[in-house]
Amino acid sequence: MPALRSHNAALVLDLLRVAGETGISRLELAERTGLTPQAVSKITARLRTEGLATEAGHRASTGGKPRTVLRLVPSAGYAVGVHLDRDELTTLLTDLAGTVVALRRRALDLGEGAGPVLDAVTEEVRELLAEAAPPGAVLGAGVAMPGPLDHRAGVPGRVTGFPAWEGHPVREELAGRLGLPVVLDKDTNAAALGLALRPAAPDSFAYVHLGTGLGAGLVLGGAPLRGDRTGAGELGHQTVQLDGPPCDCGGRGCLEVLCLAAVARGDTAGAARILGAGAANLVRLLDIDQVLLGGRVVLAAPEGYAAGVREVLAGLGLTAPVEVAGERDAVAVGAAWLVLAPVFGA
Amino acid sequence: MPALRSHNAALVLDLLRVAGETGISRLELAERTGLTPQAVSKITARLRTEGLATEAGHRASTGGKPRTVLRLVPSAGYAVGVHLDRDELTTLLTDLAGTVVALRRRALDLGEGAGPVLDAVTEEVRELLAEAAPPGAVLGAGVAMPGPLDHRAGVPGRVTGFPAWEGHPVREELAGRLGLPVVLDKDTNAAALGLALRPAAPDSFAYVHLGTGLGAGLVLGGAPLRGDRTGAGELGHQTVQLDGPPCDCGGRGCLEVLCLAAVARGDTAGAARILGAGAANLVRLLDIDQVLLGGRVVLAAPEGYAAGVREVLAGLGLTAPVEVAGERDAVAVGAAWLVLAPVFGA
DNA sequence: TGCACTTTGGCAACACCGTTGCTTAAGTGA
DNA sequence: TCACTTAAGCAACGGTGTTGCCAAAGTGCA
Repeated sequence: MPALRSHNAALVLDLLRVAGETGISRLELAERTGLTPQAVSKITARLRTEGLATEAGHRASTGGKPRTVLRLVPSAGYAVGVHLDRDELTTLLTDLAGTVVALRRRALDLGEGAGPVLDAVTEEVRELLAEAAPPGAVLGAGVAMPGPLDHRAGVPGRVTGFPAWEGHPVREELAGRLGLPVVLDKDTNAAALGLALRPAAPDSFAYVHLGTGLGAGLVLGGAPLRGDRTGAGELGHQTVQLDGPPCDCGGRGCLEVLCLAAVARGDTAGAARILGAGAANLVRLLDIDQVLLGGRVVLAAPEGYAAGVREVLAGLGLTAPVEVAGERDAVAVGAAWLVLAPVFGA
Repeated sequence: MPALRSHNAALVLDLLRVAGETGISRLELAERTGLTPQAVSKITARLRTEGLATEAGHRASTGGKPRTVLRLVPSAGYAVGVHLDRDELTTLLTDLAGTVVALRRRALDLGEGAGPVLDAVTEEVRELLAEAAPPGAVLGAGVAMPGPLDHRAGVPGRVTGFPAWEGHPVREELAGRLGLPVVLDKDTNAAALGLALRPAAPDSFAYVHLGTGLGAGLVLGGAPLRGDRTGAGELGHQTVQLDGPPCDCGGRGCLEVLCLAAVARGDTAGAARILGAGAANLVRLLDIDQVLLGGRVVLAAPEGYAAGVREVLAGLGLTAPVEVAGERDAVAVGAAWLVLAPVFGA
């Protein structure tokens, strides 16, 4: 039964989150959740005594008592987001609404191995909390890094180019050092989660990340797809040229190799066309609603890539919109959402 | 609250289904569901009075009162499965356990259009029920046909080669004619659903169907992935050769075109290699546990295709097992599961 | 200004579900 | 035969959302 209670509470809380500063009335909550107004009254009363929700003004009357507007209290909880990139460490603090309230960035060499890097992470997070820590509860820390890794165990696999990380109990060690719950996930999954939780996000989409490598975060039916070994989203080694050049992975004609080769020779249009073919494969295979592009290479020429990918999709009669959505800190913000999402039942 | 009740009842019922003729005791049900033994007693008592479950002997004692074995009563409900193939109509009746109790088959030309074909379906189903109809309740009819189509509305789209079907309200019309609830889905989705509900089925797998065309049914986290427009699984038009031969779909180097070309020239090994590349893309992108092959072309040389696909996966270091699993009536049985699955919460 | 009407939201009693504490049933083993 | 073990049912309970009723807070017309 507590499962039911927390489920409905999370449902209400999520609607409050999506409503944002506009707020939402009890009756609207009842309509959206399918609960009776009275049940919503009870649930919101509990949320208010817990400090998670608050009343904030009234709507205009429609001939009777005006509706009371309820809003989420963003300062009721905070989360740390950590992005371990190959050459950079981003650490930030967000409130319950996902708004960034503090951010730190420093250079980093992931190749130094787990020990020194986790020292740096611990130091950064401690300073972040010391400098911006609200008195309220910090719910935990989300950590995003390049895959492969095991999301459930919180342990990296053989990270490409950085074998020293394999098998290191990152989640456990950081949780001990920080005294906080820690969640570990792939960088692309974190980014996709953050994008999936934006208000009005489509139900299903792919976040395609073109940076040092090529990967994707897949969101299907509102939830990120991880797969049993957290391996889902390996877009880089999709074969798109059966007799193409060989790749370190053992295959031929891998999307990543072809795409990065075009980037290397300065052929943005060519790279976009190849990326578009990969995106089209995704749209067709998974019947998704949208393609979101991100990553350093894309951000260097956002319109070029968006237009190129759009053109390929249009040529195949696919109508899924293509947008550039990966802001610079998208992964770190998504990492914080790894901690926040469970609060809202996501 | 009724939602909770039926959810837990479905949970128990599904465990009874998977336990099959072996049966399962109340305490095992309690362990597997996380409910207390007392709650399981109440739920199973209800199921027994409803005729869905029955006591069937006892286990050996382990020093105390022996456990009572409970079993699903397969004859408590029946479902009709209809497979509308391009040139053949298969109609069958299964009990609650999915066991086929009657089957009819006849030639058919899907190109004749919805009217004559639905006449034939109505006739076949009526005769099937007249000949094998148990007095008990027939829960409904599941209908599987080539895509694209809209699962929710129960309406086909522009079926390749048979434009006359587009927009015809198949589900509604058949429901009216048969006086039964009707569910419509793509052939590959139906087959995948049937395979997903087998005891000991992997959590995530792809059913790859090579017949008149090439398609796939994707099962992720135990549930079939349909996508918002029931378009998921469009494996045939994945680009695997960027500069390959053009396809009617507007693309180049589509998997279906290349694979069927190899089949046409009698090159089974080549077709299997190409199919393997497509399967490898699936395994990597979705991190699935297994690849199941089916369809007429595969069934004509099952070991050849299985071995060829296995070889490609092994060469890429992928360990997902490859099996041939699509028996001749897999789609029709899966169609019946479209009706049965909701009973078991699937 | 007064009063009827509409709409919102809380209070109390209720029904339903799973849980807890205890009892009965049905075996084993010395 | 009797102590012990394990399974399953009975009764009382706590917690959830629901229903019926009433108070609060507006609008709009006479």
